[in-house]
Amino acid sequence: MSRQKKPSSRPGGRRDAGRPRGAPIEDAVLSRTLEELVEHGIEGASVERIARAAEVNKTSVYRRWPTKGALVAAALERVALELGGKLEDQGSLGRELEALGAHVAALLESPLGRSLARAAMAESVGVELAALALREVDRPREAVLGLRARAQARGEWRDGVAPETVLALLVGALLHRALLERAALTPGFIASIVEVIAGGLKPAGVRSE
Amino acid sequence: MSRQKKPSSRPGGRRDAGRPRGAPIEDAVLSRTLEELVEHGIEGASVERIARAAEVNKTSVYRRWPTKGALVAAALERVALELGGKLEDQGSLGRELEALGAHVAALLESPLGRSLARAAMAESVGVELAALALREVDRPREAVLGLRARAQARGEWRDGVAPETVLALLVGALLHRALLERAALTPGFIASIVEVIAGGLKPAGVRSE
DNA sequence: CCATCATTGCAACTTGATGTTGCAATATTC
DNA sequence: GAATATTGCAACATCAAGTTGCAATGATGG
Repeated sequence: MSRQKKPSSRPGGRRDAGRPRGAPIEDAVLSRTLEELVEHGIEGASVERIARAAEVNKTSVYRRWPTKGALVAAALERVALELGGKLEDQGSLGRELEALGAHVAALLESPLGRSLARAAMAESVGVELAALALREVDRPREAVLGLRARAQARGEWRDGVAPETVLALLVGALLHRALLERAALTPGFIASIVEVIAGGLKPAGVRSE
Repeated sequence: MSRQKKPSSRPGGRRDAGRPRGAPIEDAVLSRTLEELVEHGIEGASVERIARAAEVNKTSVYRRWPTKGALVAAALERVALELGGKLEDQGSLGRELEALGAHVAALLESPLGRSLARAAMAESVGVELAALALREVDRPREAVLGLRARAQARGEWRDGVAPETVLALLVGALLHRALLERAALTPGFIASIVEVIAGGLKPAGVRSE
């Protein structure tokens, strides 16, 4: 997905001659692109500025990545926002949801995470780019599965509630607060939404607090 | 907030002379701007295209609204997305939340509503514009207050849960589904999130289903 | 060592968008 | 009918995306 000017198979000639593409350029440009994303967001990012800052000619950038979207996508591909993937057993569904919520909140309050979340929801970005951003923002998806298994074992997860529903509620509420209302994701807020979600998940009759 | 070249008080001269600004132009441009927003989103909107379609010179547009942001803001100001504001008493909290959710879902599935929601969360738009879009998207805020009063009277709303929390959960989950996952807001989905929220709101011990 | 060949930098260019400016034509009010 | 403000028009500046041709550079294979 990177190179495009294929050396191709020249009929009668040397196969591996010529100057190879510089890996340093690739690195410099992509990492600078990430900084640009953080600073200016995905719409405000400028290829020329990226090239200048990476001390590379604009042409060399365009030779590798044909459009700004492709460049941004390539930069995002190497991001792996670590989500402390392994949410451990916290003893109760409420505590686990709160830990997960805190992780997502931290992500949404970081410049890169916020930028990614907006990118995933923007309209102008291509579908592939949106999918890429979504992959990062929605990383907790995996975590929820383990969480549900433990909650079911504890009798804290009523039958018939899909994990996606819980994810939408938890992440959605954080998105609403962070991006729409532009308010801070305080521990108090996280606790209040988790309280409602955990309460709504409990099977009828089982009430512990 | 519209006119800017004030006729001012000329010392010795007529006060109200000259050609007045044409209201038809204002109307044509603003309504065309809304269509442009629906078609191209807030970033992709082009002032030149708007002017052409409204059969008005670009200059005349810029004379009234100094920037694209101001133009879009002015267009949004005259929008009043009616939310069937008066959600009636539906007999139970669950049914009321479902009705409210259905309203918001319909809004989020309409082109203009979707465009507004994205605008409210975008980064590049000015603060004033974001606030304007938020005002429309978050219109259910008022409805939730009446809803809570009735739910409290029915004993379906546990003490200490803020209406904002419920709004964030409900609207947030819909945003997550519609904009992030880009999936349809089916009645089934709405029912599933409402079920969890309503369950989580009930006071301990009160379980009806 | 050296010819080959791709990569690189450089400069100029096209296109489309925002926003500005000067001017002549027009419409309106006094 | 004179004064005055708006309008259309055309030209302009600026900036970002993306393209193209060319000369210089550097790796590689022989």
